[in-house]
Amino acid sequence: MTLPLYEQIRRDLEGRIVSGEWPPGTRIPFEHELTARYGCARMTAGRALAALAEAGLIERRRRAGSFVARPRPRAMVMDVPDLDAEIAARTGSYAFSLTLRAIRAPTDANERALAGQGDLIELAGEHRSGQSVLLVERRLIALAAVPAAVDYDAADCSPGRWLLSHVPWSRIETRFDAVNADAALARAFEVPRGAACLQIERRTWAQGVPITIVRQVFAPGAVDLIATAGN
Amino acid sequence: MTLPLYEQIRRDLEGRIVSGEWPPGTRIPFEHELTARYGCARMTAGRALAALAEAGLIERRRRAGSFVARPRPRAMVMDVPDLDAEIAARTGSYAFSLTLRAIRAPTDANERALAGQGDLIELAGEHRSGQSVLLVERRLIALAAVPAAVDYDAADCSPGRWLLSHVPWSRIETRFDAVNADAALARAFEVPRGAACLQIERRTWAQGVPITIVRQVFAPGAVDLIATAGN
DNA sequence: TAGTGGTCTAGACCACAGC
DNA sequence: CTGTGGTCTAGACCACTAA
Repeated sequence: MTLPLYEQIRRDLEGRIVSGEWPPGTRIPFEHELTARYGCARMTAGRALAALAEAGLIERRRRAGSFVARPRPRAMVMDVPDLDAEIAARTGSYAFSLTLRAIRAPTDANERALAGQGDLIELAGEHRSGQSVLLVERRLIALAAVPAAVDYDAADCSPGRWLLSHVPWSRIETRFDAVNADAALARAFEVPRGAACLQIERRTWAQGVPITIVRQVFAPGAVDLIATAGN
Repeated sequence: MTLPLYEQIRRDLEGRIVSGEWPPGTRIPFEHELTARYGCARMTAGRALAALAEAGLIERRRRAGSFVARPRPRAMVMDVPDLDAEIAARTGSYAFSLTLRAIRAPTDANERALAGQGDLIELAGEHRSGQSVLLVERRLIALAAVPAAVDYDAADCSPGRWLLSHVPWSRIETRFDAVNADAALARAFEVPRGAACLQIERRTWAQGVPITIVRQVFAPGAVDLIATAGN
Protein backbone atom coordinates (compact mmCIF):
# COMPACT_ATOMS: atom_id res chain seq x y z
CA MET A 1 0.00 0.00 0.00
CA THR A 2 3.01 2.32 0.21
CA LEU A 3 2.74 4.93 -2.49
CA PRO A 4 5.60 5.58 -4.87
CA LEU A 5 7.94 8.26 -3.63
CA TYR A 6 7.17 10.64 -6.50
CA GLU A 7 3.47 10.35 -5.63
CA GLN A 8 4.10 11.10 -1.96
CA ILE A 9 6.07 14.16 -2.94
CA ARG A 10 3.39 15.26 -5.39
CA ARG A 11 0.66 14.93 -2.77
CA ASP A 12 2.66 16.77 -0.17
CA LEU A 13 3.24 19.70 -2.51
CA GLU A 14 -0.36 19.63 -3.72
CA GLY A 15 -1.56 19.82 -0.14
CA ARG A 16 0.49 22.94 0.54
CA ILE A 17 -0.93 24.55 -2.58
CA VAL A 18 -4.63 23.81 -2.19
CA SER A 19 -4.54 24.53 1.54
CA GLY A 20 -3.34 28.04 0.81
CA GLU A 21 -0.05 27.59 2.65
CA TRP A 22 1.62 28.37 -0.67
CA PRO A 23 -0.59 31.01 -2.34
CA PRO A 24 -0.44 31.71 -6.07
CA GLY A 25 2.91 33.09 -7.14
CA THR A 26 4.87 31.32 -4.42
CA ARG A 27 8.12 29.81 -5.65
CA ILE A 28 8.27 26.08 -5.06
CA PRO A 29 11.60 24.65 -3.88
CA PHE A 30 13.99 23.90 -6.72
CA GLU A 31 14.37 20.31 -7.77
CA HIS A 32 17.79 20.10 -6.12
CA GLU A 33 16.27 21.40 -2.90
CA LEU A 34 13.57 18.75 -3.05
CA THR A 35 16.19 16.03 -3.51
CA ALA A 36 17.70 17.14 -0.20
CA ARG A 37 14.35 17.49 1.56
CA TYR A 38 13.00 14.12 0.48
CA GLY A 39 16.29 12.30 0.07
CA CYS A 40 15.63 11.35 -3.51
CA ALA A 41 17.19 11.69 -6.94
CA ARG A 42 16.46 14.71 -9.08
CA MET A 43 14.42 12.66 -11.55
CA THR A 44 12.04 11.63 -8.79
CA ALA A 45 11.47 15.17 -7.61
CA GLY A 46 11.15 16.29 -11.21
CA ARG A 47 8.53 13.65 -11.86
CA ALA A 48 6.39 15.00 -9.01
CA LEU A 49 6.74 18.56 -10.30
CA ALA A 50 5.97 17.48 -13.86
CA ALA A 51 2.71 15.93 -12.66
CA LEU A 52 1.76 19.14 -10.85
CA ALA A 53 2.54 21.16 -13.95
CA GLU A 54 0.48 18.77 -16.05
CA ALA A 55 -2.44 19.32 -13.68
CA GLY A 56 -2.02 23.07 -14.00
CA LEU A 57 -1.24 23.61 -10.33
CA ILE A 58 2.22 25.03 -10.97
CA GLU A 59 4.06 26.74 -13.78
CA ARG A 60 7.68 25.96 -14.52
CA ARG A 61 10.18 28.37 -16.04
CA ARG A 62 13.78 27.62 -16.83
CA ARG A 63 16.27 29.48 -14.77
CA ALA A 64 13.49 30.98 -12.65
CA GLY A 65 11.96 27.96 -10.94
CA SER A 66 8.48 26.54 -10.39
CA PHE A 67 5.64 28.71 -9.14
CA VAL A 68 2.16 28.11 -7.81
CA ALA A 69 -0.20 28.94 -10.67
CA ARG A 70 -3.14 31.28 -10.32
CA PRO A 71 -6.53 29.62 -10.26
CA ARG A 72 -7.68 29.72 -13.84
CA PRO A 73 -10.31 28.18 -16.04
CA ARG A 74 -9.49 24.51 -16.11
CA ALA A 75 -10.69 21.79 -18.37
CA MET A 76 -13.82 19.89 -17.68
CA VAL A 77 -14.05 16.19 -18.27
CA MET A 78 -17.19 14.60 -19.46
CA ASP A 79 -17.75 10.95 -20.08
CA VAL A 80 -19.02 10.19 -23.52
CA PRO A 81 -22.30 8.70 -22.54
CA ASP A 82 -22.76 5.13 -23.72
CA LEU A 83 -26.47 5.70 -24.04
CA ASP A 84 -27.38 2.08 -24.68
CA ALA A 85 -25.75 0.89 -21.50
CA GLU A 86 -26.85 3.88 -19.46
CA ILE A 87 -30.49 3.65 -20.40
CA ALA A 88 -30.50 -0.10 -19.99
CA ALA A 89 -28.99 0.26 -16.53
CA ARG A 90 -31.48 2.92 -15.50
CA THR A 91 -34.63 1.47 -16.88
CA GLY A 92 -33.94 -2.19 -17.50
CA SER A 93 -35.16 -2.05 -21.06
CA TYR A 94 -33.51 -0.48 -24.04
CA ALA A 95 -34.03 -0.65 -27.75
CA PHE A 96 -32.85 1.19 -30.81
CA SER A 97 -34.94 1.22 -33.93
CA LEU A 98 -33.82 2.44 -37.30
CA THR A 99 -36.24 4.72 -39.14
CA LEU A 100 -34.06 5.60 -42.10
CA ARG A 101 -31.08 4.13 -43.88
CA ALA A 102 -29.69 5.47 -47.12
CA ILE A 103 -26.45 5.54 -49.05
CA ARG A 104 -26.04 8.67 -51.11
CA ALA A 105 -23.69 11.39 -52.24
CA PRO A 106 -23.15 14.49 -50.11
CA THR A 107 -25.54 17.29 -50.99
CA ASP A 108 -24.21 20.37 -49.23
CA ALA A 109 -20.92 21.82 -48.09
CA ASN A 110 -21.36 20.43 -44.60
CA GLU A 111 -21.75 16.90 -45.90
CA ARG A 112 -18.93 17.28 -48.40
CA ALA A 113 -16.63 18.29 -45.56
CA LEU A 114 -17.41 14.92 -44.02
CA ALA A 115 -17.37 12.59 -47.00
CA GLY A 116 -15.32 14.46 -49.60
CA GLN A 117 -15.99 12.99 -53.04
CA GLY A 118 -17.18 9.68 -51.60
CA ASP A 119 -20.60 8.53 -50.55
CA LEU A 120 -22.04 8.67 -47.09
CA ILE A 121 -24.48 6.63 -45.11
CA GLU A 122 -27.43 8.37 -43.53
CA LEU A 123 -29.01 6.71 -40.52
CA ALA A 124 -31.90 7.96 -38.43
CA GLY A 125 -33.45 6.24 -35.48
CA GLU A 126 -34.90 6.34 -32.01
CA HIS A 127 -33.54 5.19 -28.68
CA ARG A 128 -36.36 3.78 -26.62
CA SER A 129 -36.84 2.72 -23.06
CA GLY A 130 -40.00 0.67 -22.77
CA GLN A 131 -42.68 2.58 -24.64
CA SER A 132 -41.11 6.01 -24.45
CA VAL A 133 -38.66 7.53 -26.88
CA LEU A 134 -35.75 9.11 -25.02
CA LEU A 135 -33.57 10.21 -27.87
CA VAL A 136 -33.89 10.79 -31.59
CA GLU A 137 -30.78 10.84 -33.71
CA ARG A 138 -29.74 11.43 -37.29
CA ARG A 139 -26.28 10.35 -38.27
CA LEU A 140 -24.03 10.65 -41.31
CA ILE A 141 -21.06 8.33 -41.76
CA ALA A 142 -18.29 8.82 -44.29
CA LEU A 143 -18.28 5.57 -46.20
CA ALA A 144 -14.71 5.97 -47.43
CA ALA A 145 -13.44 6.30 -43.86
CA VAL A 146 -15.54 3.44 -42.47
CA PRO A 147 -16.16 0.96 -45.28
CA ALA A 148 -17.40 -1.61 -42.81
CA ALA A 149 -20.37 0.63 -42.06
CA VAL A 150 -22.25 -0.86 -45.00
CA ASP A 151 -22.49 -4.06 -42.97
CA TYR A 152 -23.92 -2.31 -39.94
CA ASP A 153 -27.07 -4.05 -38.81
CA ALA A 154 -29.23 -2.07 -36.43
CA ALA A 155 -30.56 -5.24 -34.88
CA ASP A 156 -27.66 -5.77 -32.51
CA CYS A 157 -26.89 -2.25 -31.31
CA SER A 158 -27.19 1.45 -31.98
CA PRO A 159 -24.98 3.13 -34.60
CA GLY A 160 -23.07 4.99 -31.91
CA ARG A 161 -22.13 1.89 -29.99
CA TRP A 162 -21.31 0.08 -33.22
CA LEU A 163 -18.98 2.86 -34.33
CA LEU A 164 -17.40 3.17 -30.91
CA SER A 165 -16.44 -0.48 -30.92
CA HIS A 166 -15.24 -0.55 -34.52
CA VAL A 167 -13.43 2.75 -34.97
CA PRO A 168 -10.80 4.11 -32.55
CA TRP A 169 -11.67 7.78 -32.64
CA SER A 170 -8.98 10.32 -31.99
CA ARG A 171 -11.08 13.45 -31.63
CA ILE A 172 -14.67 14.29 -30.80
CA GLU A 173 -16.28 17.70 -30.85
CA THR A 174 -19.67 18.23 -29.26
CA ARG A 175 -21.84 21.30 -29.64
CA PHE A 176 -24.70 21.91 -27.23
CA ASP A 177 -27.87 23.60 -28.26
CA ALA A 178 -31.56 23.84 -27.48
CA VAL A 179 -34.35 23.38 -30.01
CA ASN A 180 -38.12 23.64 -29.94
CA ALA A 181 -39.84 20.35 -30.63
CA ASP A 182 -41.32 20.25 -34.11
CA ALA A 183 -44.33 18.10 -34.95
CA ALA A 184 -42.31 14.92 -35.39
CA LEU A 185 -40.35 15.35 -32.20
CA ALA A 186 -43.47 16.25 -30.25
CA ARG A 187 -45.15 13.10 -31.44
CA ALA A 188 -42.14 10.92 -30.68
CA PHE A 189 -41.55 12.35 -27.23
CA GLU A 190 -45.23 12.82 -26.39
CA VAL A 191 -44.72 16.45 -25.43
CA PRO A 192 -46.38 19.63 -26.67
CA ARG A 193 -45.07 21.21 -29.84
CA GLY A 194 -42.47 23.83 -29.04
CA ALA A 195 -41.21 22.10 -25.91
CA ALA A 196 -37.54 22.88 -25.32
CA CYS A 197 -35.28 19.91 -26.05
CA LEU A 198 -31.58 19.56 -25.49
CA GLN A 199 -29.69 18.84 -28.69
CA ILE A 200 -26.09 17.89 -29.21
CA GLU A 201 -24.21 17.74 -32.47
CA ARG A 202 -21.16 15.54 -32.34
CA ARG A 203 -18.39 15.32 -34.92
CA THR A 204 -15.86 12.53 -34.72
CA TRP A 205 -12.44 12.14 -36.31
CA ALA A 206 -9.98 9.29 -36.49
CA GLN A 207 -6.40 10.29 -37.27
CA GLY A 208 -7.61 13.63 -38.53
CA VAL A 209 -10.11 12.07 -40.95
CA PRO A 210 -13.79 12.94 -40.39
CA ILE A 211 -15.77 9.84 -39.58
CA THR A 212 -19.26 10.78 -38.60
CA ILE A 213 -21.58 13.61 -37.68
CA VAL A 214 -24.58 12.92 -35.48
CA ARG A 215 -27.30 15.17 -34.21
CA GLN A 216 -29.13 13.87 -31.18
CA VAL A 217 -32.22 15.41 -29.63
CA PHE A 218 -33.10 14.38 -26.08
CA ALA A 219 -36.59 14.06 -24.77
CA PRO A 220 -37.19 16.72 -22.09
CA GLY A 221 -36.06 15.33 -18.74
CA ALA A 222 -35.14 11.98 -20.24
CA VAL A 223 -31.42 11.90 -19.65
CA ASP A 224 -29.16 13.95 -17.42
CA LEU A 225 -26.15 15.16 -19.31
CA ILE A 226 -23.57 15.94 -16.68
CA ALA A 227 -19.96 16.98 -17.06
CA THR A 228 -17.52 16.86 -14.19
CA ALA A 229 -14.08 18.27 -13.60
CA GLY A 230 -11.67 17.76 -10.77
CA ASN A 231 -12.21 15.29 -7.95
CA MET B 1 12.16 21.84 -33.35
CA THR B 2 13.40 18.29 -32.78
CA LEU B 3 10.98 16.51 -30.52
CA PRO B 4 12.16 14.67 -27.42
CA LEU B 5 13.00 11.07 -28.10
CA TYR B 6 10.25 9.72 -25.84
CA GLU B 7 7.73 11.81 -27.77
CA GLN B 8 8.99 10.52 -31.11
CA ILE B 9 8.63 6.96 -29.84
CA ARG B 10 5.18 7.68 -28.47
CA ARG B 11 3.98 9.13 -31.76
CA ASP B 12 5.43 6.28 -33.75
CA LEU B 13 3.62 3.72 -31.62
CA GLU B 14 0.43 5.77 -31.59
CA GLY B 15 0.50 5.89 -35.37
CA ARG B 16 0.71 2.12 -35.65
CA ILE B 17 -2.23 1.78 -33.28
CA VAL B 18 -4.65 4.31 -34.76
CA SER B 19 -3.78 3.30 -38.32
CA GLY B 20 -4.93 -0.21 -37.54
CA GLU B 21 -1.52 -1.74 -38.23
CA TRP B 22 -1.67 -2.96 -34.62
CA PRO B 23 -5.32 -3.86 -33.97
CA PRO B 24 -6.75 -4.14 -30.45
CA GLY B 25 -5.16 -6.97 -28.52
CA THR B 26 -1.84 -6.79 -30.32
CA ARG B 27 1.14 -7.08 -28.02
CA ILE B 28 3.42 -4.08 -28.21
CA PRO B 29 7.18 -4.73 -28.18
CA PHE B 30 8.59 -5.09 -24.69
CA GLU B 31 10.46 -2.15 -23.25
CA HIS B 32 13.78 -3.91 -23.73
CA GLU B 33 12.90 -4.51 -27.37
CA LEU B 34 12.11 -0.85 -27.83
CA THR B 35 15.46 0.12 -26.35
CA ALA B 36 17.10 -1.92 -29.11
CA ARG B 37 14.82 -0.61 -31.85
CA TYR B 38 15.18 3.05 -30.94
CA GLY B 39 18.64 2.89 -29.36
CA CYS B 40 17.50 4.41 -26.10
CA ALA B 41 17.49 3.63 -22.40
CA ARG B 42 14.66 1.65 -20.88
CA MET B 43 13.35 4.67 -18.98
CA THR B 44 12.88 6.54 -22.23
CA ALA B 45 10.92 3.73 -23.86
CA GLY B 46 8.95 3.29 -20.64
CA ARG B 47 8.07 6.95 -20.61
CA ALA B 48 6.54 6.66 -24.07
CA LEU B 49 4.56 3.58 -23.06
CA ALA B 50 3.39 5.25 -19.83
CA ALA B 51 2.01 8.16 -21.86
CA LEU B 52 0.14 5.77 -24.15
CA ALA B 53 -1.28 3.94 -21.15
CA GLU B 54 -2.31 7.26 -19.60
CA ALA B 55 -4.16 8.09 -22.81
CA GLY B 56 -5.92 4.74 -22.71
CA LEU B 57 -4.44 3.52 -25.98
CA ILE B 58 -2.65 0.56 -24.40
CA GLU B 59 -2.97 -1.59 -21.31
CA ARG B 60 0.06 -2.77 -19.42
CA ARG B 61 0.30 -5.97 -17.44
CA ARG B 62 3.31 -7.15 -15.53
CA ARG B 63 4.97 -10.24 -16.82
CA ALA B 64 2.63 -10.25 -19.82
CA GLY B 65 3.52 -7.06 -21.66
CA SER B 66 1.68 -4.07 -23.13
CA PHE B 67 -1.32 -4.52 -25.38
CA VAL B 68 -3.34 -2.31 -27.68
CA ALA B 69 -6.53 -1.48 -25.79
CA ARG B 70 -9.97 -1.89 -27.26
CA PRO B 71 -11.68 1.31 -28.31
CA ARG B 72 -13.88 2.32 -25.44
CA PRO B 73 -15.84 5.33 -24.28
CA ARG B 74 -13.30 7.93 -23.43
CA ALA B 75 -13.54 11.15 -21.54
CA MET B 76 -14.34 14.43 -23.15
CA VAL B 77 -12.61 17.61 -22.19
CA MET B 78 -14.36 20.91 -22.18
CA ASP B 79 -12.89 24.25 -21.31
CA VAL B 80 -14.80 26.07 -18.64
CA PRO B 81 -15.77 29.07 -20.67
CA ASP B 82 -14.56 32.35 -19.27
CA LEU B 83 -17.61 34.09 -20.60
CA ASP B 84 -16.41 37.59 -19.88
CA ALA B 85 -13.26 37.16 -21.90
CA GLU B 86 -14.93 35.14 -24.62
CA ILE B 87 -17.74 37.58 -25.22
CA ALA B 88 -15.39 40.52 -25.07
CA ALA B 89 -13.12 38.87 -27.60
CA ARG B 90 -15.96 38.06 -29.96
CA THR B 91 -17.88 41.28 -29.80
CA GLY B 92 -15.53 43.87 -28.43
CA SER B 93 -17.92 44.99 -25.75
CA TYR B 94 -18.94 43.19 -22.62
CA ALA B 95 -20.76 44.15 -19.48
CA PHE B 96 -22.29 42.40 -16.51
CA SER B 97 -25.07 44.03 -14.59
CA LEU B 98 -26.44 42.86 -11.28
CA THR B 99 -30.21 42.68 -10.96
CA LEU B 100 -30.44 41.08 -7.52
CA ARG B 101 -28.25 40.78 -4.48
CA ALA B 102 -29.41 39.32 -1.19
CA ILE B 103 -27.98 37.66 1.88
CA ARG B 104 -30.36 35.18 3.43
CA ALA B 105 -30.73 31.76 5.01
CA PRO B 106 -31.26 28.66 2.88
CA THR B 107 -34.91 27.92 2.28
CA ASP B 108 -35.01 24.45 0.79
CA ALA B 109 -33.05 21.22 0.90
CA ASN B 110 -31.10 22.13 -2.21
CA GLU B 111 -29.87 25.35 -0.69
CA ARG B 112 -29.17 23.77 2.67
CA ALA B 113 -26.94 21.25 0.94
CA LEU B 114 -24.92 24.20 -0.27
CA ALA B 115 -24.80 26.45 2.74
CA GLY B 116 -25.52 24.10 5.66
CA GLN B 117 -26.59 26.15 8.69
CA GLY B 118 -24.92 29.31 7.40
CA ASP B 119 -26.22 32.07 5.21
CA LEU B 120 -25.87 32.32 1.49
CA ILE B 121 -25.58 35.12 -1.01
CA GLU B 122 -27.97 35.21 -3.90
CA LEU B 123 -26.90 37.04 -7.02
CA ALA B 124 -28.75 37.46 -10.28
CA GLY B 125 -27.61 39.35 -13.32
CA GLU B 126 -27.21 39.64 -17.04
CA HIS B 127 -24.20 39.31 -19.28
CA ARG B 128 -24.45 41.79 -22.11
CA SER B 129 -22.70 42.46 -25.33
CA GLY B 130 -23.57 45.87 -26.61
CA GLN B 131 -27.35 46.17 -26.36
CA SER B 132 -28.17 42.48 -26.39
CA VAL B 133 -28.35 40.17 -23.40
CA LEU B 134 -26.45 36.96 -24.10
CA LEU B 135 -26.79 35.20 -20.78
CA VAL B 136 -28.89 35.43 -17.66
CA GLU B 137 -27.64 33.86 -14.47
CA ARG B 138 -28.77 33.26 -10.92
CA ARG B 139 -26.12 32.25 -8.43
CA LEU B 140 -25.98 31.12 -4.83
CA ILE B 141 -22.74 31.31 -2.87
CA ALA B 142 -22.13 29.65 0.49
CA LEU B 143 -21.06 32.51 2.70
CA ALA B 144 -19.29 30.28 5.21
CA ALA B 145 -17.10 28.83 2.50
CA VAL B 146 -16.36 32.15 0.81
CA PRO B 147 -16.56 34.89 3.44
CA ALA B 148 -14.90 37.35 1.08
CA ALA B 149 -17.97 37.14 -1.15
CA VAL B 150 -19.66 39.84 0.94
CA ASP B 151 -17.14 42.28 -0.52
CA TYR B 152 -17.87 41.30 -4.11
CA ASP B 153 -18.59 44.35 -6.16
CA ALA B 154 -20.27 43.68 -9.48
CA ALA B 155 -18.72 46.79 -10.96
CA ASP B 156 -15.43 45.24 -11.85
CA CYS B 157 -16.38 41.79 -13.09
CA SER B 158 -19.00 39.07 -13.15
CA PRO B 159 -19.52 36.81 -10.14
CA GLY B 160 -18.12 33.84 -12.02
CA ARG B 161 -14.87 35.51 -12.89
CA TRP B 162 -14.60 36.94 -9.39
CA LEU B 163 -15.04 33.50 -7.84
CA LEU B 164 -12.68 31.88 -10.31
CA SER B 165 -9.91 34.25 -9.37
CA HIS B 166 -10.54 34.10 -5.63
CA VAL B 167 -11.33 30.46 -4.99
CA PRO B 168 -9.25 27.56 -6.32
CA TRP B 169 -12.00 25.08 -7.12
CA SER B 170 -11.28 21.40 -6.98
CA ARG B 171 -14.43 20.04 -8.60
CA ILE B 172 -17.11 21.33 -10.94
CA GLU B 173 -20.24 19.53 -12.04
CA THR B 174 -22.27 20.86 -14.94
CA ARG B 175 -25.72 19.71 -15.96
CA PHE B 176 -27.08 20.58 -19.40
CA ASP B 177 -30.71 21.23 -20.03
CA ALA B 178 -33.11 23.07 -22.31
CA VAL B 179 -35.85 25.42 -21.13
CA ASN B 180 -38.61 27.39 -22.80
CA ALA B 181 -38.19 31.12 -22.43
CA ASP B 182 -40.61 32.55 -19.91
CA ALA B 183 -41.81 36.12 -20.10
CA ALA B 184 -38.75 37.57 -18.38
CA LEU B 185 -36.28 35.64 -20.50
CA ALA B 186 -38.16 36.46 -23.69
CA ARG B 187 -38.00 40.15 -22.85
CA ALA B 188 -34.33 40.01 -21.94
CA PHE B 189 -33.30 38.05 -25.02
CA GLU B 190 -35.80 39.72 -27.36
CA VAL B 191 -37.12 36.37 -28.54
CA PRO B 192 -40.66 34.93 -28.60
CA ARG B 193 -42.00 33.36 -25.44
CA GLY B 194 -41.38 29.64 -25.46
CA ALA B 195 -38.16 29.85 -27.49
CA ALA B 196 -35.82 27.01 -26.59
CA CYS B 197 -32.82 28.17 -24.56
CA LEU B 198 -29.79 26.21 -23.48
CA GLN B 199 -29.41 26.13 -19.72
CA ILE B 200 -26.55 24.86 -17.61
CA GLU B 201 -26.51 24.33 -13.88
CA ARG B 202 -23.04 24.31 -12.40
CA ARG B 203 -22.03 23.22 -8.92
CA THR B 204 -18.57 23.98 -7.65
CA TRP B 205 -16.58 22.55 -4.75
CA ALA B 206 -13.26 23.49 -3.21
CA GLN B 207 -11.57 20.69 -1.27
CA GLY B 208 -14.87 18.87 -0.95
CA VAL B 209 -16.77 21.89 0.38
CA PRO B 210 -19.65 23.20 -1.75
CA ILE B 211 -18.96 26.74 -2.86
CA THR B 212 -21.58 27.86 -5.31
CA ILE B 213 -24.45 26.83 -7.51
CA VAL B 214 -25.23 28.81 -10.62
CA ARG B 215 -27.92 28.41 -13.22
CA GLN B 216 -27.18 30.11 -16.52
CA VAL B 217 -29.58 30.49 -19.43
CA PHE B 218 -28.11 31.33 -22.81
CA ALA B 219 -29.82 33.45 -25.41
CA PRO B 220 -30.64 31.31 -28.45
CA GLY B 221 -27.65 31.30 -30.78
CA ALA B 222 -25.68 33.63 -28.55
CA VAL B 223 -22.78 31.44 -27.54
CA ASP B 224 -21.48 28.18 -28.92
CA LEU B 225 -20.87 25.68 -26.15
CA ILE B 226 -18.44 23.19 -27.59
CA ALA B 227 -16.68 20.32 -25.88
CA THR B 228 -13.71 18.60 -27.43
CA ALA B 229 -11.87 15.40 -26.72
CA GLY B 230 -8.70 14.05 -28.20
CA ASN B 231 -6.54 15.91 -30.68
C1' DT C 1 9.77 -19.28 -11.13
C1' DA C 2 11.18 -16.33 -14.60
C1' DG C 3 10.30 -12.11 -16.93
C1' DT C 4 7.63 -8.14 -17.18
C1' DG C 5 6.59 -3.48 -15.85
C1' DG C 6 7.17 0.13 -11.89
C1' DT C 7 10.22 2.66 -9.61
C1' DC C 8 14.54 4.77 -8.37
C1' DT C 9 19.45 6.41 -8.62
C1' DA C 10 23.55 9.15 -9.65
C1' DG C 11 25.27 10.80 -12.81
C1' DA C 12 25.27 13.70 -17.61
C1' DC C 13 24.45 17.21 -21.40
C1' DC C 14 21.81 20.85 -23.27
C1' DA C 15 18.47 24.77 -24.23
C1' DC C 16 16.95 28.63 -22.48
C1' DA C 17 15.68 32.50 -19.76
C1' DG C 18 16.88 35.54 -15.92
C1' DC C 19 20.52 37.83 -13.89
C1' DC D 1 26.93 34.37 -18.07
C1' DT D 2 24.82 31.22 -14.63
C1' DG D 3 21.46 28.21 -12.91
C1' DT D 4 17.22 26.24 -13.87
C1' DG D 5 14.33 22.82 -15.90
C1' DG D 6 14.09 19.11 -19.81
C1' DT D 7 15.89 15.16 -21.27
C1' DC D 8 18.58 11.00 -21.31
C1' DT D 9 21.53 7.03 -19.73
C1' DA D 10 23.05 2.66 -17.74
C1' DG D 11 22.56 0.62 -14.35
C1' DA D 12 19.57 -1.37 -10.07
C1' DC D 13 15.90 -3.54 -7.02
C1' DC D 14 11.30 -4.94 -6.39
C1' DA D 15 6.27 -6.39 -6.97
C1' DC D 16 3.46 -8.76 -9.44
C1' DT D 17 1.78 -12.36 -12.33
C1' DA D 18 1.46 -15.29 -16.15
C1' DA D 19 3.48 -19.36 -17.67
